[in-house]
Amino acid sequence: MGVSKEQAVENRKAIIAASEKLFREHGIDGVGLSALMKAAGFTQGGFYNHFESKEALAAEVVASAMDKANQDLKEAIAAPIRRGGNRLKRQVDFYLSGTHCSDIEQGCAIAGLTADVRRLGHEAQAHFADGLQAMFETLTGLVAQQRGESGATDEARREAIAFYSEMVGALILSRAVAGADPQFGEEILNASRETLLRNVAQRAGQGKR
Amino acid sequence: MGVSKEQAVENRKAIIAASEKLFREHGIDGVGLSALMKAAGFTQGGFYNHFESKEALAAEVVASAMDKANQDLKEAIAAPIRRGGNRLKRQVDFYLSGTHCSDIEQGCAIAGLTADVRRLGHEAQAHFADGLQAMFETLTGLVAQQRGESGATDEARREAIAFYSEMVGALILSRAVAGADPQFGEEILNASRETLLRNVAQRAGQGKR
DNA sequence: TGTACATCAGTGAACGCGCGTTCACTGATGTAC
DNA sequence: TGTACATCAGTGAACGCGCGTTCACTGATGTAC
Repeated sequence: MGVSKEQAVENRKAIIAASEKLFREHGIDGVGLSALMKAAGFTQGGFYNHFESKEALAAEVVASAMDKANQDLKEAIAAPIRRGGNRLKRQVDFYLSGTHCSDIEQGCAIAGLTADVRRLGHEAQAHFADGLQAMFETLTGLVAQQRGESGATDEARREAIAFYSEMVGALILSRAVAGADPQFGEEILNASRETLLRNVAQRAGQGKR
Repeated sequence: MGVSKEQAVENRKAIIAASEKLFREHGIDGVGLSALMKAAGFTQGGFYNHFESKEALAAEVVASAMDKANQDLKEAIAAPIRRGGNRLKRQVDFYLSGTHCSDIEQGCAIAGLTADVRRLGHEAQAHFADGLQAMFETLTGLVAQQRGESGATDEARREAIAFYSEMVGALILSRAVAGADPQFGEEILNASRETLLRNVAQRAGQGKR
């Protein structure tokens, strides 16, 4: 079979990427190594050439997912906005959209993994915590800016954390309910979106002028 | 061994109660029937005298947990408050306390089960959705009262849903992070609590006088 | 540059284990007469 | 009320199955000379 070193590195990434999707969809206990390797295009025996154990893979998946989430957030923020537009508003609109809600495989890593992380090893939990910290720092900057503050204040951080908690909570509840009652799922998204957007508008109003 | 009909009903309840705790702690895929039965004080063979399958048990566990959560909420609301106190405030203080956060087995059923529900059968999902609807109805009443409205308005319901989403989100994020970074876990609880309490105070202010 | 050999990613079969489920059996409970 | 029998909750061993993990093997890649 013989594979170049660069190819092997690519293959390793492919296993992590495939695992992330399947872990989010079925939970970490819900997929076997054989399914993970098959999804990445390999047979199961090769798994241990790349990872020490399933738990070690899970830790790497969490780290990779959090990195990607942070990168996505930064890119989203960097993207230009329409005159009079608002970056926090755009974030809410995207995050609490029906599209994002139904796209568990690709959507927000935090919402897709939070519940499982608690049952993983210490390494995975640490990666998750670090990633979430980075997320909050970025959001705090955004909130501070919206409030018209020059630097990140304690209050801006509090608001950023509360803001994100509500988005995650609404998304998770909506997803839990969407299977049995799709309309209810949408209602949850809409209720949180409206409340959050109102807060955003208040903040922009009080800060900017 | 021969057991009276009443005893058999009690035993069935014991299995559901033990399962709820273990499901919350380890996830539904994380505990086997043998462990569930043992925790309830039986051997595994008897399981199928009570339930058709593990999935059927899970559906009953969800239903039972949601019923209990609704009952608890109603009792909490019915309890007398100090002069000048506030029922929503008390709810926030309890829900986002460190005690509640670390008590996964006994604490809020919604936060403990939401993520797993998505991967369960239709029956379990339906029970969850129904239970959450009941929860929202009770909370909507509370919010409407706080706003000084006579009946439940659309706006009160929206606020109730957003309110609950934020509490659940904060609790889940806090728990995910508490293992690796307990201080961070507390910060998340505190940030959401302060934000929510400010909202509650605003509402009471605008409504009551 | 060409040849000989070590490396190691990938294969596919096999391992023991615990899972969800089934089953023959037990014996007190509950019912029929 | 007493006796004979059916019921069925509970036991504990067994079932096939898929899990995470191990292993002997392959053969192109990468290295030493």
